[in-house]
Parts: sequence; C-alpha cells; structure tokens
Amino acid sequence: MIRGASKIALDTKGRMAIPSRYRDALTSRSGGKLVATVDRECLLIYPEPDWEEFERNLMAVPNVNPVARRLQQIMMGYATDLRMDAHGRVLIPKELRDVAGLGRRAMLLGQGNKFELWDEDRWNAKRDEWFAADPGEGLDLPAELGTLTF
Amino acid sequence: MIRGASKIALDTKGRMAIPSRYRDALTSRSGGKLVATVDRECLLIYPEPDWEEFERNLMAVPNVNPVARRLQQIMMGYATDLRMDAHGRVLIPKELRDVAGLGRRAMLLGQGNKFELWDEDRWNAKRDEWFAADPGEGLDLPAELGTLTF
DNA sequence: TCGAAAAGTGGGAAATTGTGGGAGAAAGTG
DNA sequence: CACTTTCTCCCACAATTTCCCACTTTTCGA
Repeated sequence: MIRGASKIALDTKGRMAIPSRYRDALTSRSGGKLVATVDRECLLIYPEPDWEEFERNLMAVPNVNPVARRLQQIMMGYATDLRMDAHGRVLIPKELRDVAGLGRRAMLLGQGNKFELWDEDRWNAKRDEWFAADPGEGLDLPAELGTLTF
Repeated sequence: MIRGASKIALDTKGRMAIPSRYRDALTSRSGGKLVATVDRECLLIYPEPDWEEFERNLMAVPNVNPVARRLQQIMMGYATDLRMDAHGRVLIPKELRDVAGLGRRAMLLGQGNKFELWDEDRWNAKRDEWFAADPGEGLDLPAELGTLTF
C-alpha cells in the first residue's frame, strides 16, 4: 500500500522527484509508468495498472446521468501518462498544475493505490480546517465509521 | 498490551529513543518496524501489523462520504514507515513533527495496541484541561462506558 | 556504596536523495 | 521554412538520511 507524506518541490520546469522509498515499488509494478489526473482540489497519480482498473470502472458507469458524465469527462480528459526519468522524476504537465493550483512547494500523500499531489499551502489549510472542525460535526457518518477504532 | 508513560527527548535530527522496556516486544512483533501517523493533536505509532489491520478497516470505508474521505486522506496520507536503528531509535519525519507541534521534549504514552507521542507542553496542558473539566460535561457517553468500573 | 552494564543522548562523516539548470532534440506555430 | 517553445537527457551541487562511534546518565547486583 502506498502511504506517507512528503514535502517536495516542483522545479521551474514542473518536474517532481518521486521520493526514493517509492521508486522500486513503482518500477516493479509498472516499469515506472504512471497516470496523473485531476480531482477537485489536487492531482491524483496512479501506477498505470491501478489507473486502468479505475478507468474501466469509471467508464462502465452509465453516462446518461449528467453527474457521471461530467466526472468521466474531467477525469478521463485530464488523464496523462507520466514516466519516471533516470533520477526518478516525473514532469507534471502545465495543464494539470494549473487546474490543481500547484506552485513551487507541494505535498505528496500516499493514498493506498495512488498518490495525491497538493499545493502545500492549499493542503495545510485543508488539514487545519479539518482539525479545527468540531469532532461532533460530521453528523452523517457512514455506518462503517462508527465501528472504526483507532 | 502497550502501556505506560515516558518522558523522552527528540534530538536535533528528530530521532527518538524507544524506551528499552518496549524494544524486545516490538522486535519480536514486527522486526522493529513501526508506522507513525497523525491524530488531531499528537502522533500515533503502531507496530506494523497493528497498523495494517487498522489501515484495512480505514480504507474499506466508502469514500464518497466527505468525512470518511478526509479521515483517510489525513491518517493514510501521513502514515510513514519507521525502523528502529541499532540503538533502538526511530527518526520521526519532519512532516509529522510539524503537524504535531513536536519540540525537543516529548511524552510517549502506551495506548494498548499503539503509542501516542505528544509534545510535552501540549500534553501537560491537555491533561490539566481534562482534569479541570466538569466530569458531567461529557453528556453523551457511549453505552459501553456506562458499564465501566475503575 | 561502588562498579559494571545498560540505556539514553549527541554529533561526525559518508552515502544517498533532492534540486537546479544547461544544452541539444523534438514539437508546435505563424 | 524559420522561429519559438517545450521536452529530454545530462551534469553538478545542496540537503537529508544513515551509519557509526563516543560520551553521559541511570540501573542493578554484589
């Protein structure tokens, strides 16, 4: 499982060094091939096989529903192949950086089968907002959460 | 079961010595492999197998629910593998120290299947606040607490 | 109460990882 | 077709991590 947080820098060309602790796993899983796409506030970066699986599920959703259709358009539309270079870096295309508001300082978060890439300031704000929120606030917890023990 | 409180120091590199009374147990349980993540005000440090179990439960929660999604993002996103060195120390990554406000003096608390790691000042303040609070304040005790006898 | 062993702490230095930037190749544009 | 922009492949330096050794403090037994 991919996990862990790393503070990283995007250089002026938009390149990002994948933290070395992930590199071997990514190389053996997909030969270093990754797919990036956009989410609401950040980018998602999948090892290629995991993306393909998600893509199949995404496109299988009947798209007469306008919400489903738009999700497909955005996630598929922005999905871009990435390849690690010799130093373990990938180039994040400008189009994706713009959508996610990615500046020079970024945060890479492991999320099981994928990474999330956030602009650092945006992520910190989001996290603080969550921590500051009243714990009782989340009224509509899914049933599964009620039984979750830390 | 992991229990007990220890006052410990983080050195300038962010290393923390695991109290020796835990080391044998941790070594035999997981080869000294640990996973640290963040909670609201402190860090949580699990033996790797215990983390993996929690992780499975956490990621099994459907993440269309925004509360569940954010919990996953933060706990999974910050979950970082640690390894004890030859002296029984682990390096707490800067990203985690920053979130938990960990300075030089810290408090390590056994919590059954995991440790909590607090900045000492923050812990003392929290503890005093908790002791000072009106005992009847927590009105909606879960049923399980009602049957608990000290 | 002393001495030895264990535990806790600090820091040097090599190895690894992260970051920046040059220059040629390729692609897009008028 | 000439020109600009973007992409790749390098090399070089900076920062971090890891490994090691040394010293101080505490614990425990004789």
